[in-house]
Amino acid sequence: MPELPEVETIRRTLAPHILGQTIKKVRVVWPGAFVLPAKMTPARALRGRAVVSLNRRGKYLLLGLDDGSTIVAHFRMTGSFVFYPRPRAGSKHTHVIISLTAGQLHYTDQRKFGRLQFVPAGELAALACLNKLGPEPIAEDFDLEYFAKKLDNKKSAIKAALLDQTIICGLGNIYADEALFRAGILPFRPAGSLKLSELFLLYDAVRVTLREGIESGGTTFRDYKDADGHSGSFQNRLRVYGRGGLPCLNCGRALTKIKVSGRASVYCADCQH
DNA sequence: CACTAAACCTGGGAGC
DNA sequence: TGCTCCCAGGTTTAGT
Repeated sequence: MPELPEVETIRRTLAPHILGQTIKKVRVVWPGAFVLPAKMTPARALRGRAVVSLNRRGKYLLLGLDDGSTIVAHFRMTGSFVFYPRPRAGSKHTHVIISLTAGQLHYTDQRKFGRLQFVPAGELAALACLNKLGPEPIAEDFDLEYFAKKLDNKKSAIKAALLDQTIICGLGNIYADEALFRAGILPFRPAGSLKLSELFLLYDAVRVTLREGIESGGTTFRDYKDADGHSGSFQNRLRVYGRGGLPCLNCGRALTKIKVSGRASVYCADCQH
């Protein structure tokens, strides 16, 4: 499930393949995957455009084109970009094929939750889904003071706050559980109940966990692959996610699995307080 | 305003 | 073997 480290890995592996290339042809196999303004067609929007930038914001991937327009991609659960040096037929779940000067970019998504949205020049700044996002957790603009202020007096669970993209962006269920374990904090604690010392542990844990995720090339739990089709390795370093009932790697006690604000959450009842 | 639930999808696994 | 049911999860939208 692409969270910040997975999207960042896709960005890094995709960039050398597509930057500077020109879009020659667009084939939309499943129209639901490609969102664009009425009266536009994918071909009219993209054909002849060069890819000039590739950026990430939270879990969004932004492909900048040479006329100022942008393709805003969100992979949700199973979406992915894969680059092929030579043209080839799509698989069962390939929804969009973008042919470049050299090679092809395939957008695939088994669950069909993800979207590629074409945003015309000048309209990116008004895009609600991007404007609502909180700061990047691994960047300088995410500091402890901001974090404390956002959680102050909050009665909802700290896990829910970590998943709230308007507070900080990029965390999903996997890295939220891992960060809480690293910080030694129970997922269902009211966010406003954390002491400053605990907030610092969590702030640090979020940043370290995400950085380790990126270093590992992301987490391949089911089907995530980078743009070259390679798996990540952070699944080998997971300490709680997907390990409900298994022994805690720190103390040996069986890990507990519960629902916190509707999301599966795994924690150690001895190591997290 | 704050929080919850449903909706969007498909495939894998469990249980019968 | 085959059927049914549940679960996984990010975000938006609708409802309490």
